[in-house]
Amino acid sequence: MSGAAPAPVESLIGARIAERRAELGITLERLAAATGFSKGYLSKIENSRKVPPIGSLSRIAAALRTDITQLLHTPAEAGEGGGLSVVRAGERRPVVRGGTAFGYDYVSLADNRRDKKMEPFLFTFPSQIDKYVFFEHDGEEFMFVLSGRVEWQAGSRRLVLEPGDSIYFDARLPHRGRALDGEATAVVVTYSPKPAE
Amino acid sequence: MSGAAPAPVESLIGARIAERRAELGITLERLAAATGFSKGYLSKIENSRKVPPIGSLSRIAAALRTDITQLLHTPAEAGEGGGLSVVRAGERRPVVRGGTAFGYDYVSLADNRRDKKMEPFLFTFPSQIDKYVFFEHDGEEFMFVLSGRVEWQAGSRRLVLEPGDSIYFDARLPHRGRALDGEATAVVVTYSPKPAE
DNA sequence: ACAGAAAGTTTCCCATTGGACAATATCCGT
DNA sequence: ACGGATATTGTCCAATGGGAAACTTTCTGT
Repeated sequence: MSGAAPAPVESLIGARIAERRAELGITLERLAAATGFSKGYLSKIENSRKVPPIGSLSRIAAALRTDITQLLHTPAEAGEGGGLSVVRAGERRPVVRGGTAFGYDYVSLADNRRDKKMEPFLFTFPSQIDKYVFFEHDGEEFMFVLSGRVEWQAGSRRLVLEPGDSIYFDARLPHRGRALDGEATAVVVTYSPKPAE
Repeated sequence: MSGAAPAPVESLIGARIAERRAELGITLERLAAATGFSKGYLSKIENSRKVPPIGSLSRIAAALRTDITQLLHTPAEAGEGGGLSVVRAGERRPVVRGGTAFGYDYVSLADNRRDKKMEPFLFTFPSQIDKYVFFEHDGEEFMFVLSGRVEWQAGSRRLVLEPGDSIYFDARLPHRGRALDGEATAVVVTYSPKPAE
């Protein structure tokens, strides 16, 4: 054995850094100044010619105002979308994938558009969840409660949200929610660095 | 130079690995066999005497059946309120910058968190806009109408949105909106590749 | 089109570090 | 105490992190 499978993580780091730097719109030179590394070295890293050790990667992440884990995960995404997508209150399409399987009902609010950065849903929390599972995925999530009271748990924090309350959190925190009385609905928008694939 | 600001991440990796290995109840030798590293080296890593490069850490993570990010993540994963921000309906902070200047009122729904990918707002559309200006910025935007009827214009398209309607569009399209009768409110979430700086 | 500047890439090089190996130390049970 | 198992440490060589600067490419402006 020991075929020396090249670590898959390493090859993606560079791309992620480059992508993030592009997002911030800063040059290699500025990043070099911010991190203390030479621009030549940073260039090599972005092209996967060199792999920085943890500490250095951490410094780079800090300069890019990101978390180190963000740079280790997912590859790049590209593309762009033009246009505009409307979902009328009456024309919502229920999302099938696992939807009710977990005890949740949710419908996409922009399913007729692909390659978008955010994923908006309308969530309906049931009063009871038999399969008491947590969600846990990459990216970030925003939720705005429309109706009902939601008992929400993210990480170790548990709180009750009422209509009009909103919450923003790192989606890697295991999270779940249930309606406290009857039913509850919320607008949920997720951002995921990972494209749909 | 090189005052060697010790990266905070590095010192925790070893502890996390040791902790995880203890969880699995396996010996250094077994881990050595699984990863291909010498047990001596692994010992040094656990005692923060050495810091493995990304690829090696990845192999270790695989052998421990964990994700590499778990090993980097601080051991205090449970407990802290980090990564989560709640804004109660009664505690919204109005956003000052330009808010009413454009004839719009809006409040941030996650202002106590920085470096986030999405920017959620609660928008209030007035019945009349004297300065009939367009918004036009980078990124993408999602809007969910809560109350009232909104005449919305994006690019060349003009449409009327009612409560429960939602729209997703490229924010580079010049866009604007106004309430048709009385007032209208909407949840707006924007994604912008470039943070404010 | 051309010159100059700015952003990015590559070459060369050395100081640092990864990581194996063997020796030593610690912790059991009998 | 002894023997066996697991963990730590010193030594050392090969590998690599990472700088300096030359080089190339892309963006200006005129």
